[in-house]
Amino acid sequence: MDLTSPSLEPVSAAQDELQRLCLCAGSGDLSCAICDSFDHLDVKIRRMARGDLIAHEQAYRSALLMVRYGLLATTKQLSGRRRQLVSLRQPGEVFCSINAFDQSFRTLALAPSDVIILKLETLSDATVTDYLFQLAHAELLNLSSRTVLLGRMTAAERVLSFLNELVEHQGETSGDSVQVDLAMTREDIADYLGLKAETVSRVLGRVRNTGLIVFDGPTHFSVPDPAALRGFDAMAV
Amino acid sequence: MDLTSPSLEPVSAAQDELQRLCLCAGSGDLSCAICDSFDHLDVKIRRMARGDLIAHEQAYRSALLMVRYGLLATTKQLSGRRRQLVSLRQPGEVFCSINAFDQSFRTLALAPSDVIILKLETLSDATVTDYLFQLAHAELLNLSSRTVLLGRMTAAERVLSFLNELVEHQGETSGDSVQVDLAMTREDIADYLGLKAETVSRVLGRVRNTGLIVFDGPTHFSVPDPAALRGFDAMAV
DNA sequence: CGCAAAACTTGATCTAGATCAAGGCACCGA
DNA sequence: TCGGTGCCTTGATCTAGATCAAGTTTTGCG
Repeated sequence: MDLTSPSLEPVSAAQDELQRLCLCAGSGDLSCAICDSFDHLDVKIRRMARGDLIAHEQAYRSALLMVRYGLLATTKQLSGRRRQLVSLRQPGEVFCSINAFDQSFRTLALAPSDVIILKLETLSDATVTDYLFQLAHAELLNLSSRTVLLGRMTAAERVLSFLNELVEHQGETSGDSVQVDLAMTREDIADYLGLKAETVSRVLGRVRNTGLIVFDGPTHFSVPDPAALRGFDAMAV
Repeated sequence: MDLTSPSLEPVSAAQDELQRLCLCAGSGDLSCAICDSFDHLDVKIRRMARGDLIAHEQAYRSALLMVRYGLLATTKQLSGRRRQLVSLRQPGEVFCSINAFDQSFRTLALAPSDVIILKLETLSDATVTDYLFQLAHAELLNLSSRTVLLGRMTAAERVLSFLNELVEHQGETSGDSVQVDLAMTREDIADYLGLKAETVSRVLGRVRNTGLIVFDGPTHFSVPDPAALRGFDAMAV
């Protein structure tokens, strides 16, 4: 299948796929009550290349989106080539286009990605609105932490917080080593953390020197001791 | 009435007061459908001094809060006397304690304030849940803009954005001069904008020199031409 | 009114992180 | 396999805003 051009295609197996994803560990987000009502829903899968946008016309008010693999982000572009990534959408995460803020924000793929799109015809259904409220509430928690990070944390604290966010999303298995594939460039990370790519590179280098993370190519690393990383003091790097 | 010590007192007229506030211009936030069901609700008014907290035990999951006058903020305290104001709650604004993020955030009064508290026993009621969803969504919009401001804007841009936020909340009347009472210290403003008090003071001084705002004491100023302030380029200050 | 504490302003200096610059590495297509 | 185009790293320098340091104004209270 061609990865370089975006396509919006109905996929017969998508429904099963989504149901499967609902049950797998990484996606506890999607309530089973929702899954149970799939028969009534319009499900599509969209394959995206890096840079492809989720257009506002396509992502209807009444659509739930799930990242099957890859990485999306909701971003804001400012004057003078300044950019801020407001929310990262990692594999297994479900989000709703109405929580993607407003027309001045864009949701795009940072890496080749597959997104499952459920058009919800029946927004008035109590199960669905409850779920949307849960999603909005989770997003509020994310954004409030993000606000603190961007307003008051040092570069080292931001990068360590980001690394821990990645590790937590991987779902460490009982203190074992965790593999993380960060499918974004240093500049993407910088735009997420309110820094510059050079600063991200320098801080990552210093964290690497502590041995808390072990790089295996620039976009993949492992964390031998996730608890140690979590407890690590940013002042020491 | 004593302003220096907080008290939580049932006020017979609070219900009427809130209804009145619902209808007045500055508080279009609170839907009239909610107001119509006041008979079933438990309404109290709380007078707060600067620094008083809205305790998590008091602000039940099922409570709506409205600032009658004064100024509240939801804040996060970090190590080393660092603080971030995440959300400002201005007069007329309604918010819900479940949108005040989590236990690690505190909502407190930045100035002597009156807060009207509605305990909602019937969270399952569709009108109420719809309204809570609207509040959560409005908060998401606020926080996403805040993220961009903190991540990528210069000090001048942050302060101008803040001034415009204040003016907008006052609700300018057809391009006329707007009076703004900022019931917060320079340090509060700094903690809201991710800056230091000295920087806020310097930038406000420079904005004052342009004539776009006219100070009448450190906590009160007027904006002769709100449109000019809105259109003003931060590079010029 | 008068004093003390808090808040504000303004200047001088410092620094974390940005910017500028130059190689090095890795992935991709021919 | 080879070349090229993005990335990534690392060093040198610069700067916006922080920090340090006085004064000054405002506020609140006896």
